[in-house]
Amino acid sequence: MPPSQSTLTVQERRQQILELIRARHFATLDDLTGVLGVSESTVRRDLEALEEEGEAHRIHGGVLYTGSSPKLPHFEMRQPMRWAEKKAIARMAVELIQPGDSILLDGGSTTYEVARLLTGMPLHVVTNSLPVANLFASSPISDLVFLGGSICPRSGVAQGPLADAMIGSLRVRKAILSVAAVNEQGFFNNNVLLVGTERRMMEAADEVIVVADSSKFGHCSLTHLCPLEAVQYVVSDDGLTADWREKIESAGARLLVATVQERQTTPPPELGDAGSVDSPIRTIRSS
Amino acid sequence: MPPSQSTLTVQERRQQILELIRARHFATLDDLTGVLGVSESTVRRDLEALEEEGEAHRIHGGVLYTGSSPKLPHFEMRQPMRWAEKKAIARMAVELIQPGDSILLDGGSTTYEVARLLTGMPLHVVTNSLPVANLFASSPISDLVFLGGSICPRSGVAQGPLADAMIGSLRVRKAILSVAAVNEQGFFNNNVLLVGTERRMMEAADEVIVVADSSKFGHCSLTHLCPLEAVQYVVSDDGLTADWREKIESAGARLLVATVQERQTTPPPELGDAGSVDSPIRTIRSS
DNA sequence: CGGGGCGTGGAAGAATTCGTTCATCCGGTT
DNA sequence: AACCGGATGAACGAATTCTTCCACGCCCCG
Repeated sequence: MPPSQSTLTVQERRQQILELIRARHFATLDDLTGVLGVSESTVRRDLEALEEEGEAHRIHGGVLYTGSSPKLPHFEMRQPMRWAEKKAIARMAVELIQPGDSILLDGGSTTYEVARLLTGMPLHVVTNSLPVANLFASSPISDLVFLGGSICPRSGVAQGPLADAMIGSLRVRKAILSVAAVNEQGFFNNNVLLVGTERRMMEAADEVIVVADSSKFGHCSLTHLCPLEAVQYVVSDDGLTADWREKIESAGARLLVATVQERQTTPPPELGDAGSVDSPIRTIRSS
Repeated sequence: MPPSQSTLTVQERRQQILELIRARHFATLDDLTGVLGVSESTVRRDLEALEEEGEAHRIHGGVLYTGSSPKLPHFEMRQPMRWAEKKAIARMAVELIQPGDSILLDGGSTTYEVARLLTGMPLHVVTNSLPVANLFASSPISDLVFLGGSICPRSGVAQGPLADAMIGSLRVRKAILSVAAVNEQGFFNNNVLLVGTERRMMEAADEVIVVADSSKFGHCSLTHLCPLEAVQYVVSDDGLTADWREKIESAGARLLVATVQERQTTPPPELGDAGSVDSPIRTIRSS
């Protein structure tokens, strides 16, 4: 019986497994073989690899999710791939943040990865993203201010005039924004309301940091957010062409390029990084 | 070997199991036998009972949590008991809500139970509770407005001047509030900032509904919220004395008393009620 | 005082799952 | 064209878990 999906690389399949168990917190082997259309052995191997990366936790009977975004039900995830890039970008972006900073975190999957790495650092966090807020809500070490407003059901982001009004009374050191596209005219996002809120965010921050993986460059999206000159830092990955690197820097922004090391398949040389930030579920087997 | 706990009734032990798997999302049988100090058979029976009530989901190797508050990491839960009361109250309170209503939901465990039952109904929801917002964020059928502000790390509710300001521009049909205590002087809560926000909530609503289990009556708490006359509906359980019933009604409020039926031990006559509202994790075993 | 219900603990057989091994297929390389 | 590494699917024994059954202690009630 051919697999239901036409052709799926190993990494794509494992990403799909992650999406599934992230949404449901748990899945049996039967569930996964049924959805993916591959044999039990293959799923078993995938889970073994995912566990080694710290993203999943195998138990007798299935898998639990322990990786990023431990309890957000469903992210927008327009492109489930590019995960290694997003993580690498996030690792580089957190270098710009010092303990005690007041920061503003936008919604978006890349920004979410940044937020994950920032949990545990003493910060004053402002965000309009419900998933990000969930990350910091439990932490007694950092203040959290949520920018209220209408919540977009797909992305879990607050936007609209209520959010805009609330930003007006706030002031932060650094704003970290994610965008849908970048081209010569500047940065773009695909939500009109969101762009309005993001403009207020930029006004409220001393420094604006844009995180965008290299695939975002050279395209446009629904709504223009701001010109290239309006941001102070751009963080991307090493897939960015030299052409674009020059364009960004000539626009006056500091460019940080993250090297994507982990190739998703090889056992990462420094694992445990992802797991050390939050405390994943750990089963204590006495016996 | 005697059990580590001095003496523990069946219900208390099962409650403890629920607390454990609610916090961790999953536990193996070994975990539970180790913590509870009882034999594997007993835990197995407990899990069987809990699954029948819809609170847990057994899998090969352990248990998953599927009951209330599916993914809020840690509620305040000042009193883990009174769960049956809270659920009964919630079932009664939702009778006051019609599809299409605009409602305002406070934080608190009882209010959270109300929110759980309301998921799936077309509503305009306004809340300052992060856990409640998470319930509605995914639903495309209902609008969600989150009242931003400083998030209290213990309870996950937004409060303070930012939240107060945001309520000012909103108007809802019904506000559902939970309180910490009720006595002749009125309603009380134990958080000064929160009380301020809740007063604004009451002003923004046409009708105010207070949910409070019977143990809350006759005591006081840190901060006075409002007199008895300021609310239109009070929902409590049948543990409420006739004395208090009269006091509430003579103050001009409509009193709704929920009968606590499920005694936590007997298999409930109408199970599946809790599970039919939202879609719990359901493992499809093809075989 | 004896019986019945309830909760508990343990054991044996049945069922499921896991880890390992092996054969096959595909794409890139020499 | 031949080779080789990676990925896949299948099968088998081993390990774990589940279900069922039974005996014991406790408490209430007749």
